[in-house]
Amino acid sequence: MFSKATEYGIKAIIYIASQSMLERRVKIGEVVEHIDSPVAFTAKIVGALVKVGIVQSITGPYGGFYIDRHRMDQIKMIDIVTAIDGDSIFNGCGLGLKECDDEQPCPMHYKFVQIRADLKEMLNSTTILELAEGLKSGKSILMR
Amino acid sequence: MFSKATEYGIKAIIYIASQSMLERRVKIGEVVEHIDSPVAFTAKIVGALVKVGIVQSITGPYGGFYIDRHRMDQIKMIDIVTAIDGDSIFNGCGLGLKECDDEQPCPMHYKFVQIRADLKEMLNSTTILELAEGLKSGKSILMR
DNA sequence: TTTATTTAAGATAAAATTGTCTTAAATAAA
DNA sequence: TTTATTTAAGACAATTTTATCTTAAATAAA
Repeated sequence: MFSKATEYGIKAIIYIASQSMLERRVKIGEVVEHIDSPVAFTAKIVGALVKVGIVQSITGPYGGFYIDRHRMDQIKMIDIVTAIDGDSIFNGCGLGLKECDDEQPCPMHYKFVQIRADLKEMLNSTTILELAEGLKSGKSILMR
Repeated sequence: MFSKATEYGIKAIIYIASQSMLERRVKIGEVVEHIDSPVAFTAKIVGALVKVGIVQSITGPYGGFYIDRHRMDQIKMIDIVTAIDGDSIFNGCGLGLKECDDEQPCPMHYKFVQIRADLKEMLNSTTILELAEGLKSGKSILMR
Protein backbone atom coordinates (compact mmCIF):
# COMPACT_ATOMS: atom_id res chain seq x y z
CA MET A 1 0.00 0.00 0.00
CA PHE A 2 2.59 2.52 1.13
CA SER A 3 6.27 2.57 0.18
CA LYS A 4 8.86 1.40 2.70
CA ALA A 5 9.94 5.03 3.04
CA THR A 6 6.43 6.03 4.10
CA GLU A 7 6.11 3.06 6.46
CA TYR A 8 9.36 4.01 8.20
CA GLY A 9 8.36 7.67 8.21
CA ILE A 10 5.02 7.02 9.91
CA LYS A 11 6.53 4.70 12.50
CA ALA A 12 9.35 7.15 13.25
CA ILE A 13 6.92 10.03 13.70
CA ILE A 14 4.75 8.03 16.05
CA TYR A 15 7.72 7.05 18.19
CA ILE A 16 9.16 10.57 18.26
CA ALA A 17 5.73 11.95 19.16
CA SER A 18 5.26 9.43 21.95
CA GLN A 19 8.57 10.55 23.50
CA SER A 20 7.88 14.23 22.94
CA MET A 21 4.79 13.76 25.12
CA LEU A 22 7.27 12.93 27.90
CA GLU A 23 9.40 15.98 27.02
CA ARG A 24 12.11 13.70 25.62
CA ARG A 25 14.20 14.45 22.55
CA VAL A 26 15.32 11.27 20.79
CA LYS A 27 18.35 10.47 18.68
CA ILE A 28 17.95 8.60 15.40
CA GLY A 29 19.63 5.52 16.89
CA GLU A 30 16.97 5.30 19.56
CA VAL A 31 14.23 5.75 16.98
CA VAL A 32 15.32 2.89 14.73
CA GLU A 33 15.79 0.61 17.74
CA HIS A 34 12.12 1.07 18.54
CA ILE A 35 10.73 0.80 15.02
CA ASP A 36 13.13 -1.77 13.54
CA SER A 37 14.26 0.13 10.45
CA PRO A 38 17.61 0.89 8.72
CA VAL A 39 19.33 3.88 10.40
CA ALA A 40 20.67 5.87 7.48
CA PHE A 41 17.57 5.41 5.36
CA THR A 42 15.32 6.38 8.26
CA ALA A 43 17.51 9.40 9.04
CA LYS A 44 17.03 10.61 5.49
CA ILE A 45 13.26 10.23 5.70
CA VAL A 46 12.97 11.93 9.08
CA GLY A 47 15.24 14.65 7.70
CA ALA A 48 12.75 15.26 4.91
CA LEU A 49 9.99 15.59 7.50
CA VAL A 50 12.13 18.12 9.38
CA LYS A 51 12.50 20.19 6.19
CA VAL A 52 8.74 20.19 5.77
CA GLY A 53 8.22 21.32 9.37
CA ILE A 54 6.50 18.23 10.73
CA VAL A 55 9.42 17.32 13.00
CA GLN A 56 11.90 19.56 14.79
CA SER A 57 15.59 18.77 15.27
CA ILE A 58 18.63 19.98 17.16
CA THR A 59 22.16 19.04 16.07
CA GLY A 60 25.09 18.30 18.29
CA PRO A 61 25.41 16.67 21.72
CA TYR A 62 22.13 16.51 23.63
CA GLY A 63 20.42 17.06 20.28
CA GLY A 64 17.87 14.88 18.55
CA PHE A 65 14.36 14.95 17.14
CA TYR A 66 11.11 16.07 18.70
CA ILE A 67 7.67 17.36 17.83
CA ASP A 68 6.01 20.46 19.21
CA ARG A 69 3.59 19.11 21.78
CA HIS A 70 0.84 21.60 21.05
CA ARG A 71 0.95 20.81 17.32
CA MET A 72 0.56 17.05 17.62
CA ASP A 73 -3.19 17.20 17.21
CA GLN A 74 -2.81 19.33 14.10
CA ILE A 75 -0.48 17.01 12.23
CA LYS A 76 -2.48 14.44 10.29
CA MET A 77 -1.32 11.17 8.79
CA ILE A 78 -2.10 12.53 5.35
CA ASP A 79 0.58 15.18 5.83
CA ILE A 80 3.22 12.54 6.39
CA VAL A 81 2.13 10.29 3.53
CA THR A 82 1.93 13.24 1.17
CA ALA A 83 5.33 14.58 2.23
CA ILE A 84 7.01 11.26 1.41
CA ASP A 85 4.95 9.51 -1.29
CA GLY A 86 3.10 12.44 -2.82
CA ASP A 87 -0.61 12.38 -3.48
CA SER A 88 -0.77 9.79 -6.26
CA ILE A 89 -2.35 7.27 -3.88
CA PHE A 90 -5.41 9.49 -3.57
CA ASN A 91 -5.55 11.10 -6.98
CA GLY A 92 -3.89 8.77 -9.49
CA CYS A 93 -5.95 6.36 -11.62
CA GLY A 94 -6.13 2.79 -10.32
CA LEU A 95 -5.11 1.46 -13.73
CA GLY A 96 -2.44 4.10 -14.33
CA LEU A 97 -4.22 6.23 -16.94
CA LYS A 98 -2.96 9.80 -17.19
CA GLU A 99 -6.42 11.21 -17.72
CA CYS A 100 -9.13 9.29 -15.90
CA ASP A 101 -12.18 11.04 -14.49
CA ASP A 102 -15.96 10.97 -14.56
CA GLU A 103 -15.88 12.18 -18.17
CA GLN A 104 -13.44 9.56 -19.47
CA PRO A 105 -13.33 6.86 -16.80
CA CYS A 106 -11.17 3.75 -16.86
CA PRO A 107 -13.20 0.54 -16.40
CA MET A 108 -12.55 0.54 -12.65
CA HIS A 109 -12.90 4.27 -12.05
CA TYR A 110 -16.22 4.28 -10.18
CA LYS A 111 -15.21 1.21 -8.25
CA PHE A 112 -12.15 3.02 -6.90
CA VAL A 113 -13.73 6.37 -6.11
CA GLN A 114 -15.28 5.38 -2.81
CA ILE A 115 -12.29 3.42 -1.55
CA ARG A 116 -9.86 6.23 -2.28
CA ALA A 117 -12.17 8.75 -0.67
CA ASP A 118 -12.38 6.56 2.42
CA LEU A 119 -8.60 6.18 2.57
CA LYS A 120 -8.11 9.91 2.21
CA GLU A 121 -10.70 10.66 4.88
CA MET A 122 -9.09 8.18 7.25
CA LEU A 123 -5.61 9.67 6.83
CA ASN A 124 -7.06 13.15 7.01
CA SER A 125 -8.81 12.56 10.30
CA THR A 126 -6.06 10.63 12.05
CA THR A 127 -3.67 12.73 14.14
CA ILE A 128 -0.24 11.70 15.28
CA LEU A 129 -1.40 12.64 18.77
CA GLU A 130 -3.95 9.85 18.93
CA LEU A 131 -1.55 7.31 17.43
CA ALA A 132 1.21 8.28 19.86
CA GLU A 133 -1.22 8.00 22.77
CA GLY A 134 -2.21 4.50 21.65
CA LEU A 135 1.43 3.52 21.62
CA LYS A 136 2.22 5.08 24.98
CA SER A 137 -0.72 3.36 26.66
CA GLY A 138 0.41 -0.01 25.28
CA LYS A 139 -2.65 -0.41 23.10
CA SER A 140 -0.48 -0.69 19.99
CA ILE A 141 3.06 -1.64 19.01
CA LEU A 142 5.62 -0.52 16.42
CA MET A 143 7.70 -3.68 16.08
CA ARG A 144 7.41 -7.41 15.25
CA MET B 1 -1.89 1.17 -5.29
CA PHE B 2 -1.23 -1.73 -7.66
CA SER B 3 2.09 -2.56 -9.32
CA LYS B 4 2.60 -1.74 -13.00
CA ALA B 5 2.46 -5.48 -13.67
CA THR B 6 -1.01 -5.70 -12.15
CA GLU B 7 -2.18 -2.57 -13.95
CA TYR B 8 -1.11 -4.01 -17.28
CA GLY B 9 -2.56 -7.40 -16.39
CA ILE B 10 -5.98 -5.98 -15.56
CA LYS B 11 -6.09 -3.83 -18.68
CA ALA B 12 -4.97 -6.72 -20.89
CA ILE B 13 -7.61 -9.03 -19.45
CA ILE B 14 -10.35 -6.49 -19.98
CA TYR B 15 -9.35 -5.97 -23.61
CA ILE B 16 -9.01 -9.69 -24.31
CA ALA B 17 -12.39 -10.30 -22.68
CA SER B 18 -14.06 -7.55 -24.70
CA GLN B 19 -12.84 -9.18 -27.89
CA SER B 20 -13.68 -12.69 -26.77
CA MET B 21 -17.29 -11.49 -26.48
CA LEU B 22 -17.09 -10.95 -30.24
CA GLU B 23 -15.54 -14.41 -30.73
CA ARG B 24 -12.18 -12.81 -31.58
CA ARG B 25 -8.81 -14.17 -30.55
CA VAL B 26 -6.23 -11.39 -30.15
CA LYS B 27 -2.47 -11.35 -30.56
CA ILE B 28 -0.29 -9.67 -27.97
CA GLY B 29 0.60 -6.90 -30.41
CA GLU B 30 -3.05 -5.96 -30.74
CA VAL B 31 -3.51 -6.06 -26.98
CA VAL B 32 -0.70 -3.63 -26.19
CA GLU B 33 -1.84 -1.26 -28.95
CA HIS B 34 -5.15 -0.94 -27.16
CA ILE B 35 -3.87 -0.66 -23.60
CA ASP B 36 -0.64 1.30 -24.22
CA SER B 37 1.82 -1.02 -22.46
CA PRO B 38 5.24 -2.54 -23.27
CA VAL B 39 4.86 -5.69 -25.41
CA ALA B 40 7.35 -8.10 -23.90
CA PHE B 41 6.51 -7.21 -20.32
CA THR B 42 2.80 -7.48 -21.00
CA ALA B 43 3.32 -10.82 -22.79
CA LYS B 44 5.02 -12.18 -19.70
CA ILE B 45 2.20 -11.04 -17.44
CA VAL B 46 -0.54 -12.41 -19.70
CA GLY B 47 1.51 -15.62 -19.92
CA ALA B 48 1.34 -15.92 -16.14
CA LEU B 49 -2.43 -15.52 -16.29
CA VAL B 50 -2.54 -18.29 -18.90
CA LYS B 51 -0.61 -20.59 -16.57
CA VAL B 52 -3.11 -19.90 -13.84
CA GLY B 53 -6.03 -20.66 -16.14
CA ILE B 54 -7.60 -17.20 -16.30
CA VAL B 55 -6.74 -16.72 -19.97
CA GLN B 56 -6.48 -19.28 -22.77
CA SER B 57 -3.92 -19.20 -25.57
CA ILE B 58 -3.12 -20.84 -28.88
CA THR B 59 0.36 -20.68 -30.38
CA GLY B 60 1.26 -20.37 -34.03
CA PRO B 61 -0.40 -18.62 -36.95
CA TYR B 62 -4.05 -17.69 -36.31
CA GLY B 63 -3.26 -18.11 -32.64
CA GLY B 64 -3.61 -15.58 -29.84
CA PHE B 65 -5.29 -15.07 -26.48
CA TYR B 66 -8.91 -15.44 -25.50
CA ILE B 67 -11.14 -16.06 -22.51
CA ASP B 68 -13.87 -18.68 -22.27
CA ARG B 69 -17.04 -16.70 -22.75
CA HIS B 70 -19.09 -18.65 -20.23
CA ARG B 71 -16.43 -18.16 -17.55
CA MET B 72 -16.20 -14.39 -17.78
CA ASP B 73 -18.73 -13.84 -15.05
CA GLN B 74 -16.85 -16.22 -12.77
CA ILE B 75 -13.48 -14.52 -13.01
CA LYS B 76 -13.19 -11.74 -10.45
CA MET B 77 -10.73 -8.88 -10.32
CA ILE B 78 -9.36 -10.30 -7.10
CA ASP B 79 -8.20 -13.39 -9.00
CA ILE B 80 -6.10 -11.28 -11.32
CA VAL B 81 -4.63 -9.06 -8.62
CA THR B 82 -3.81 -12.08 -6.48
CA ALA B 83 -2.24 -13.98 -9.38
CA ILE B 84 0.16 -11.12 -10.10
CA ASP B 85 0.74 -9.19 -6.85
CA GLY B 86 -0.18 -11.82 -4.29
CA ASP B 87 -2.49 -11.10 -1.37
CA SER B 88 -0.27 -8.73 0.62
CA ILE B 89 -2.51 -5.78 -0.32
CA PHE B 90 -5.37 -7.34 1.60
CA ASN B 91 -3.54 -9.14 4.37
CA GLY B 92 -0.24 -7.37 5.01
CA CYS B 93 0.11 -4.77 7.78
CA GLY B 94 -0.16 -1.15 6.63
CA LEU B 95 3.04 -0.29 8.47
CA GLY B 96 4.88 -3.43 7.39
CA LEU B 97 4.83 -5.36 10.68
CA LYS B 98 5.24 -9.11 10.30
CA GLU B 99 2.75 -9.88 13.02
CA CYS B 100 -0.05 -7.35 13.27
CA ASP B 101 -3.54 -8.35 14.30
CA ASP B 102 -6.29 -7.57 16.78
CA GLU B 103 -4.12 -9.04 19.55
CA GLN B 104 -0.99 -7.04 18.78
CA PRO B 105 -2.08 -4.21 16.50
CA CYS B 106 0.14 -1.58 14.94
CA PRO B 107 -1.03 1.98 15.66
CA MET B 108 -2.98 2.12 12.40
CA HIS B 109 -4.35 -1.41 12.44
CA TYR B 110 -8.01 -0.65 13.18
CA LYS B 111 -7.92 2.32 10.83
CA PHE B 112 -6.90 0.05 7.97
CA VAL B 113 -9.23 -2.85 8.63
CA GLN B 114 -12.31 -1.31 7.08
CA ILE B 115 -10.56 0.11 4.03
CA ARG B 116 -8.87 -3.17 3.24
CA ALA B 117 -12.10 -5.07 3.70
CA ASP B 118 -13.85 -2.66 1.34
CA LEU B 119 -11.10 -3.02 -1.25
CA LYS B 120 -11.22 -6.79 -1.03
CA GLU B 121 -15.01 -6.81 -1.31
CA MET B 122 -14.89 -4.55 -4.33
CA LEU B 123 -12.34 -6.71 -6.15
CA ASN B 124 -14.20 -9.81 -5.10
CA SER B 125 -17.52 -8.67 -6.50
CA THR B 126 -16.24 -7.19 -9.76
CA THR B 127 -16.23 -9.58 -12.73
CA ILE B 128 -14.25 -9.17 -15.89
CA LEU B 129 -17.55 -9.60 -17.73
CA GLU B 130 -18.98 -6.35 -16.41
CA LEU B 131 -15.74 -4.46 -17.00
CA ALA B 132 -15.47 -5.77 -20.56
CA GLU B 133 -19.09 -4.80 -21.22
CA GLY B 134 -18.43 -1.27 -19.98
CA LEU B 135 -15.51 -1.04 -22.39
CA LYS B 136 -17.42 -2.48 -25.34
CA SER B 137 -20.34 -0.12 -24.83
CA GLY B 138 -17.97 2.85 -24.77
CA LYS B 139 -18.74 3.71 -21.17
CA SER B 140 -15.07 3.33 -20.25
CA ILE B 141 -11.65 3.53 -21.85
CA LEU B 142 -8.30 1.74 -21.47
CA MET B 143 -5.92 4.40 -22.78
CA ARG B 144 -4.89 8.03 -22.21
C1' DT C 1 8.30 -30.96 -45.26
C1' DT C 2 9.27 -26.25 -45.24
C1' DT C 3 8.17 -21.75 -43.94
C1' DA C 4 5.91 -18.14 -41.48
C1' DT C 5 3.59 -16.82 -37.40
C1' DT C 6 2.66 -16.83 -32.83
C1' DT C 7 3.13 -17.83 -27.74
C1' DA C 8 6.67 -19.60 -24.00
C1' DA C 9 10.57 -19.05 -21.41
C1' DG C 10 14.56 -17.35 -19.81
C1' DA C 11 18.68 -14.22 -20.09
C1' DT C 12 19.89 -9.60 -20.01
C1' DA C 13 19.33 -4.54 -19.25
C1' DA C 14 17.43 -0.26 -17.44
C1' DA C 15 15.14 2.28 -13.97
C1' DA C 16 13.33 3.00 -9.48
C1' DT C 17 13.46 2.08 -4.77
C1' DT C 18 15.80 0.88 -0.79
C1' DG C 19 19.79 1.00 1.84
C1' DT C 20 24.88 2.36 3.18
C1' DC C 21 28.88 5.18 3.68
C1' DT C 22 31.48 9.39 3.94
C1' DT C 23 32.06 14.08 4.84
C1' DA C 24 30.25 18.48 6.41
C1' DA C 25 27.93 21.49 9.66
C1' DA C 26 26.12 22.53 14.10
C1' DT C 27 26.54 22.67 18.94
C1' DA C 28 27.50 21.55 23.74
C1' DA C 29 30.91 20.45 27.22
C1' DA C 30 35.53 20.22 28.81
C1' DT D 1 39.57 26.49 21.61
C1' DT D 2 39.38 21.71 21.23
C1' DT D 3 36.87 17.59 21.27
C1' DA D 4 32.91 14.68 21.10
C1' DT D 5 28.31 14.13 19.57
C1' DT D 6 24.67 14.64 16.71
C1' DT D 7 21.93 15.92 12.46
C1' DA D 8 22.49 17.24 7.23
C1' DA D 9 23.57 16.15 2.76
C1' DG D 10 25.08 13.83 -0.91
C1' DA D 11 27.71 10.08 -3.20
C1' DC D 12 27.61 5.31 -3.73
C1' DA D 13 25.76 0.40 -3.64
C1' DA D 14 22.32 -3.30 -3.47
C1' DT D 15 17.89 -4.88 -4.44
C1' DT D 16 13.52 -4.96 -6.66
C1' DT D 17 10.69 -3.78 -10.30
C1' DT D 18 10.06 -2.80 -14.92
C1' DA D 19 11.30 -3.58 -19.54
C1' DT D 20 13.86 -5.70 -23.57
C1' DC D 21 16.04 -9.21 -26.28
C1' DT D 22 16.94 -13.85 -27.84
C1' DT D 23 15.90 -18.47 -28.57
C1' DA D 24 12.71 -22.34 -28.29
C1' DA D 25 8.31 -24.61 -29.04
C1' DA D 26 3.91 -24.99 -31.18
C1' DT D 27 1.07 -24.89 -35.13
C1' DA D 28 -1.10 -23.67 -39.48
C1' DA D 29 -0.63 -23.03 -44.39
C1' DA D 30 1.81 -23.62 -48.60
